[in-house]
Amino acid sequence: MRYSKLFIPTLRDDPADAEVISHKLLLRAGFIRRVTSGVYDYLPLGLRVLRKIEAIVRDEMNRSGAQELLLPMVQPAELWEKSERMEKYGPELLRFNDRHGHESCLGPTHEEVICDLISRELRSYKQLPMNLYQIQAKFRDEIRPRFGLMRGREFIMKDAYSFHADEASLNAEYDNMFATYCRIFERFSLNFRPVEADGGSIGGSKTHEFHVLAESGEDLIAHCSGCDYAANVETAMSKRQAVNTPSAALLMVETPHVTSAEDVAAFLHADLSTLLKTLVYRAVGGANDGMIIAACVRGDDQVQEIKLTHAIAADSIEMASDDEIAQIGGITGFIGPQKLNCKLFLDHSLTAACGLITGANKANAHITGLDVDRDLEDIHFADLRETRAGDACNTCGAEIELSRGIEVGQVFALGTRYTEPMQVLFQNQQGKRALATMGCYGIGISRLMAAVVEQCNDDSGIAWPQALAPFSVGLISMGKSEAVLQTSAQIYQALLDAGIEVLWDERNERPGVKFKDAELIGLPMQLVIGDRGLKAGVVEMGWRKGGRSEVAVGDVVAKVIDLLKGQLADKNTGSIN
RNA sequence: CGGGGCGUAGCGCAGCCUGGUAGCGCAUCUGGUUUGGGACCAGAGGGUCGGGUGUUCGAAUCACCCCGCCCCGACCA
Repeated sequence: MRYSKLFIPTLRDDPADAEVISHKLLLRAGFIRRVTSGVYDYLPLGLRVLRKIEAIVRDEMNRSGAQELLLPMVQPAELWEKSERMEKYGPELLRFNDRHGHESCLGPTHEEVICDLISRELRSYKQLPMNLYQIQAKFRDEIRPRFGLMRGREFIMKDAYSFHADEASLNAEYDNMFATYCRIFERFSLNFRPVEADGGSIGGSKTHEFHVLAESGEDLIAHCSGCDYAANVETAMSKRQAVNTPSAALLMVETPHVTSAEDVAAFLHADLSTLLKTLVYRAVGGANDGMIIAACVRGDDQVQEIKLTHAIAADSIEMASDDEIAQIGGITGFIGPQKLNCKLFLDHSLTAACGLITGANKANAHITGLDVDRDLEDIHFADLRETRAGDACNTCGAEIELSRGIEVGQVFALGTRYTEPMQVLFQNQQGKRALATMGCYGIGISRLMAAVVEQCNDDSGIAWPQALAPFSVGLISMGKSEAVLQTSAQIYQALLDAGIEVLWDERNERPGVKFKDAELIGLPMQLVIGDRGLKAGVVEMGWRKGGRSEVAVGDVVAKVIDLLKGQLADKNTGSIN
């Protein structure tokens, strides 16, 4: 491609409304443009990268035995009624009526559609297992789209759905997909980590998320420094080192206007971890909708709300209002677990704890000497605390570390969560009707593009890994002498003939402009053809990640072919730099 | 939805407080010079100042309403 013919609207300044590096660079380098909140145009360069990501994903999915198909974006409401997600999915599901008044929605995910398809076509166990996938635009009316491609409302996703005759088959495919995902992210040269995760609203029992490690990540993941345990903090488990205080008599102490755990500890000259913190929540959805409950953790711990949500079997939870707290006999700022008129949940770390400081359920007062076994009744223990850096690993005891991650993929063993309501049945070997089990596996294609940029950039711009670069080579003609133009044209044509994607910058621009643009858009290899080099019979070869050398004009094409083929071969065998 | 911020040329911004000719840098177009790290000279084009209503002789500027965008929280690929 000739640069002068390519639509690359680069920007010299960072756009004011971009915050994270990938958003800024993708806009500046002319890969994307915003249409409206969370919705983007993919310009030619952006599309080229997107297609490369898709190609790798497709290649590995096909290799894993999955088959590609394409499902509709517009889905009838009936299917969502049938799976009982019409209500449950909430306002994130964009609904609309067609001219006949028929209610439809834009697909945020495709369990319903695929189950509907399979339920009509599946007859025999002999057709199973089966893994079908598609790469397609999804629409989720996100509460808060942000960070450019990182969290859009419309985004490109690879979603796969597998169907099985039994649990063992599902587990085998789960492992197969897990391995496939590892291969995919390795081919992207990404620093990533698979982690144990929460099922979220999709439901299901077993699930892992794949996170690209990056400061701008929206998720916190806990991982062990000693073994390969890694989990999203939403579910991560660990041991904590608590200060053990001796048992003591209950005593009420005055704490005027001292409310936060930190302030109480300071006021009473106590260690934060000797406090028992009580938070009051209201269950939303589920069998216990509206129920008020109290959750206790140590003063230096935080309640992990996802864990609490599971502990009380709710769809979600919200902090209780001051009025709701008063109704159960508490006072905001001075809540304690004693004599609260609601269900009481304590974190495991409080098992048999004594000598604790806690709220007195009385204004301006706290209690010291609380003994969990002695002073509290009818308590439920659960894992409620959020794992912190420095905790001990449950498996090996080594130190837990926390990192930020961008979730680029997730694998679920769904079981019969969808196949049951959608009636995905088949005839088993015994001739009986049986329910299929199901797994689903997603990869955020467009989000991956942002995640890669988050990891591959420097002050000059993007530095694409070879496998994803929109062009492998940037051919820069320096000056406009006949010799430069002719040599450039020859090399350009020879590279094209060799099947190498090359962007020839033949614009009548000064060298600085060409270099800056080449670095901004992040092409991995640069070939500079100028009068200075031609006099010595050489072309300059530079790498985006650093390093320059000179190659004889006559050898350039062969050399480039050799280097690029070598790099691509490396990627395919999984040996990643 | 709650909290914070913003909206003036394609991009980045000033002007607003204290009402009176709409400005700067970059980009763009024309001509010329220049060509190994975002050139220079001369000239030119480009604006319903997010929208509406009001106050006023007069509104980018003041008031009210609406819309949009960004950031922090709940959602998730």
